[in-house]
Amino acid sequence: MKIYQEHAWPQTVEEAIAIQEKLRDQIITEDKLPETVQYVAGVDMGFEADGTISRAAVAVLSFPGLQVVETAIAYRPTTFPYIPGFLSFREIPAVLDALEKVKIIPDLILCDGQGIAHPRRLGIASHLGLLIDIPTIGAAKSLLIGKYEEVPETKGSWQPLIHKGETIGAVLRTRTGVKPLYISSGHRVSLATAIDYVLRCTTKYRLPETTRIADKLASDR
DNA sequence: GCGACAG
DNA sequence: ATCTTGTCGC
Repeated sequence: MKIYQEHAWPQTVEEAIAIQEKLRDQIITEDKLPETVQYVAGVDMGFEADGTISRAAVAVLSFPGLQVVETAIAYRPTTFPYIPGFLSFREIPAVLDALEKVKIIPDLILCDGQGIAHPRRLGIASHLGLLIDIPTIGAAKSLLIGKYEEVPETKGSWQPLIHKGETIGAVLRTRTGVKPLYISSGHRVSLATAIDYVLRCTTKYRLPETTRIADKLASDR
């Protein structure tokens, strides 16, 4: 898998901000994914040794069957701290390592974190999508920024996520009566399509099967 | 200046 | 993210 990384990895928040500001305009929020999506992947992170070691997991599933066809795990020293708004700089290095191990290149990737629902519109899903030029969707378990109206309890219901008068994502109920997920375009996927794929990748749990499988790989010890 | 704050 | 048992509710 080719990686389009033109920028050096930042060492400070100031450098990270400069990178985010430079890349934000390259994000595509229109659908530019394959006619037929055959493989969907989920990526997730885990940490070991007091957080000094990052563990990234990737799970590639068939679509729409959602059968696991390939998985990979990669380890590398953790170099960037967790700072809200800069998650990608902490997690992407290990994620790229894991993705490089996979032979089946997914047509779409669901990330554990925000896409453009970010202060500078470059959450981890968007940043990753840009670096590998693969369609991505941000599916976070909690809110980073934005406001929204209460979401009906039934699965499939959603409300727009607004920030500075702009719709940056959707708060989607992926399971009736359970806390919603925060969905947003990552790269090359529109919000409507993102919502559609998240629901089509979700069976009986709150999390999409993709991230749920990757989640298990990243934490099952 | 005071809160909020993905994983 | 991670540390952790039982418990409430469909």
